[in-house]
Amino acid sequence: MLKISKKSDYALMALQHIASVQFGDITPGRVVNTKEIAEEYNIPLELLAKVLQVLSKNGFIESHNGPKGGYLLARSARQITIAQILESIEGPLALTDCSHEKEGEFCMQREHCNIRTPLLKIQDSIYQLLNNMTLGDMLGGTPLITIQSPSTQGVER
Amino acid sequence: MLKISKKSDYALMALQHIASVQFGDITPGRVVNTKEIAEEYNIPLELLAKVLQVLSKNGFIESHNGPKGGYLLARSARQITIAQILESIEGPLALTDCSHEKEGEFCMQREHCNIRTPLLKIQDSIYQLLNNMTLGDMLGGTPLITIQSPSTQGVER
DNA sequence: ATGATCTCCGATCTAAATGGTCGGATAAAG
DNA sequence: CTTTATCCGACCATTTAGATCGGAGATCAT
Repeated sequence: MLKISKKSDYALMALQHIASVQFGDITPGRVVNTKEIAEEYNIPLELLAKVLQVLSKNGFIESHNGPKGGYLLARSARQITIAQILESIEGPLALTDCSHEKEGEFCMQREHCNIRTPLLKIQDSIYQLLNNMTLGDMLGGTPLITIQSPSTQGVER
Repeated sequence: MLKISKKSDYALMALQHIASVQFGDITPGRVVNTKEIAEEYNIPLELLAKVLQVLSKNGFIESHNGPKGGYLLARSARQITIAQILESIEGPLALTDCSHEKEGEFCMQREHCNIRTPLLKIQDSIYQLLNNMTLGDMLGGTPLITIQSPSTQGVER
C-alpha cells in the first residue's frame, strides 16, 4: 500500500544521479544524457526520457539539445524536496479523493463521512515529511531525514 | 499520489461507525450489520461486505451470524491502529517494490540504486505516523496525531 | 550544409490493479 | 422451515501504470 509509481522511482534516481555528477568531485558541471542514466540503472530508455521531460518542464532540470546535450540541475539540490519531485510526476498528494475536491466532483460518502478530518491530518504530516527532505539530503552519506519540528533538531538517518 | 484504496476508505468508515455505535451513549454494545453501514455512507453493499469479511478474518471485528447478526469490535478501539487497518486491507506498507523483496524477486536497479535507503527511512516515518493513530483517536473530537520519536514528545498538529 | 546525436512530443498498446457485481452456501432466530 | 443475516468465491468492467513506437525539431562536428 501507498506505493509510489515506477516513474517516480525513476525520477528520483535520475535526479540523484544528475546531482551527484554535477556536484561530484570527478566531473563537476558535466551534462548528463538520458542514455547514460538508463544504462546505469537499467531503466527503459523511452520511459525515462518522458520522465525527464516532465522534470524539465517543471523546472527541476534544464535540457540542452543536440549532441553533447543532456540535462543539468536547474536549481540547487537543497532547494528540491522529495515532495516537489513526487508531486510533479504523480500529481498532488492525496490520501483520499476528497482532499482536493474540485467543483463538480462529488463524494457519495461526504454527508456522513467520519474519517475525512483525521485522514487530512495524516496527509498533512506525510507532506511535511516529504517536503523536509531534499535531493541534497539524498546525496552522499549525508545527515538525513528529520521530522520537522521546532523542538527536534537533527534526528539523523 | 499515495492514494489509499476505496476499500481502505470503507474499512475505516465502517470501523469508525461500529466503534462509535458500540461505545456510544445511545445503544452501547449493539451489533451493527452490513446493510446499515452501507446505507449510512452510500457504500456498495457487496463490496463493503467483502471488506468486513477481511476485517473479521484479521481479528478487528467479530461476526455474528443469522438474523439480528452483525459485527462487533473484537478489541478495544485504542488497540487498533490505522496502520493495522490499512495493512490488513492493502498489504504491507511499501513505498517501493524493493522494501519487502522476497526471494526470487529481483530489482533491476538494485545494483546501483541510490534512493533505496532514503526511501526506506521515509517509509519508516510514515509507518510510525500511521501506527501511532488509533481508531480510538478517530472517535469524538479527540486529541490526535503525534509524531513518534524518542526525543520528540507530543508534537501536535 | 549535411549527417549524427540529442531532446522533445504525442499516440498507442498491454497487463495489472481496482472497484464493483453475482450466485449460492451456511448459520441462527423466529 | 422460512427468513435474515454472514460467508465465500468466482467474475466482469474500468482505469491506471508501465512500456513502446514514430517522428519532429535542435544543435554540434565535420
